[in-house]
Amino acid sequence: MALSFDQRVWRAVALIPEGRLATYGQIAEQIGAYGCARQVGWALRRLPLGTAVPWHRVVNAQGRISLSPSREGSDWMQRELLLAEGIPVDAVGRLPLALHRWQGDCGDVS
DNA sequence: TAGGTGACGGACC
DNA sequence: CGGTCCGCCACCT
Repeated sequence: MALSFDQRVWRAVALIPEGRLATYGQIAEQIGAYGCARQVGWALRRLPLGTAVPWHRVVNAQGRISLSPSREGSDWMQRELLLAEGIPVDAVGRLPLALHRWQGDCGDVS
């Protein structure tokens, strides 16, 4: 099959249940590319808006909405999408990542 | 081929 | 708790 890196990222992101959050590093680890969190961001960056991939559920490890200056108009959209899923977003763009972090299939890792 | 960059992460101050 | 620095690796020029 030889799926592209971005394709694998999109697939992993698509597995995130509604109301859950995942970090770029988590997705990277999920696809077997631990340490390549930035590459995950690129994959989402190349992701068109017309896809069914819940890219808005992916945030950085700081629990903040990270966006590229080129997409400065999408930050509000992601926030709205997260709020629609029941995830409160702080005024500074901070999210309760610890309370919504998607463990993939495990219960806890702390 | 080499260099620079980045939707990040973790450590440090 | 927040701002800053370095390191990470794939992609672009």
